[in-house]
Amino acid sequence: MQDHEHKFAEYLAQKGLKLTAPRKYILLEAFKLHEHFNAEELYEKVKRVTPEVSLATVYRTLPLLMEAGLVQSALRSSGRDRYEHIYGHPKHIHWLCRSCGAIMETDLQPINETIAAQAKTIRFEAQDIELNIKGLCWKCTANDNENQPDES
Amino acid sequence: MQDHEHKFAEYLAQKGLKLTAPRKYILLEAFKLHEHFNAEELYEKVKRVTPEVSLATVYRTLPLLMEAGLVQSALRSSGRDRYEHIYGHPKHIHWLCRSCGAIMETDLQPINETIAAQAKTIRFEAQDIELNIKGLCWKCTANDNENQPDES
DNA sequence: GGAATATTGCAACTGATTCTCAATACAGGG
DNA sequence: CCCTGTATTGAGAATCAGTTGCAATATTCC
Repeated sequence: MQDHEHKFAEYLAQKGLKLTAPRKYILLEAFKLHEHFNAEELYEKVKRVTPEVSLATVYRTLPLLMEAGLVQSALRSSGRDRYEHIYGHPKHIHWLCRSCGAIMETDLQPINETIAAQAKTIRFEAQDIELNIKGLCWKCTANDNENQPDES
Repeated sequence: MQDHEHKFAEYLAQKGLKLTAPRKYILLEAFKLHEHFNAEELYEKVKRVTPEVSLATVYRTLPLLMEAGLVQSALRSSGRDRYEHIYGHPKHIHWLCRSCGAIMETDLQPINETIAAQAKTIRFEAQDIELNIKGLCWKCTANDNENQPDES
């Protein structure tokens, strides 16, 4: 059993919940997805393995995965909540281009210390850090400059 | 005319849009609200001043205020998009307590440099920085440690 | 003041997420 | 292994935030 499966099983047991086949498959597929995904996308993946699983169950399982610390919510996009699995992955900064919709990631490590210091000051126990930056990627900046001769 | 009114008027003119009464009131009320708000809450405020304004118009105006750089989206909460006015206000980090729902704010300044450096590296033009941290505030940390006899 | 055009309120609509409920699967004890 | 009490499920209905079409209205600029 993989590490994340074990952690999920543990979490469920501790909560008095059951480790069912649908939940196993949803966890598995979530960890196969190596980009961000929304509920529907995860559902499509799971359906390929076990077609009888319903979208409702995916929606019901996602919060469990989050509480178990296996998945975290990511940059919401086009009206849909998005997620990413995080167990064992370092956190990162998300850069969303408002023009082309591209999402880039960089290391969050450099600011962790600063955040930890502030957390200490206000006595906050940080569990989840989400740093999203919206703007223009270099490609779209280039395009903008061409079409917009004057900026002042 | 206040500074933010002026900036909004300027933005609209530049876009060939009209400065209407509903838009003025929505802007005004948004700047009176000194916490985060969602569309419905802003609508309620506006309605007290001009009852004939519709919720749809609030929804239609919010994106304009964001594009004008007067309002920015904040921590989404209970399925609703939330906003805060920002014109002239320094950006800040949001700390959301998962237990009691309290939202605290701290200065974003200390990490700005780091972000600017990364932005430069990936050649990204940052317009909007959103740093949200979820966890437990000091009150709830205390509660969790002391009285947690029957949570199962 | 008048024309051209943007905007509005209203209600109907959309699409994501949640809920209801009867049927089913799981965990633990026998 | 089978039984029992409970948690869970699938399917579809329901909900709810946010959007849109449209005819009436307001604004801008001349």
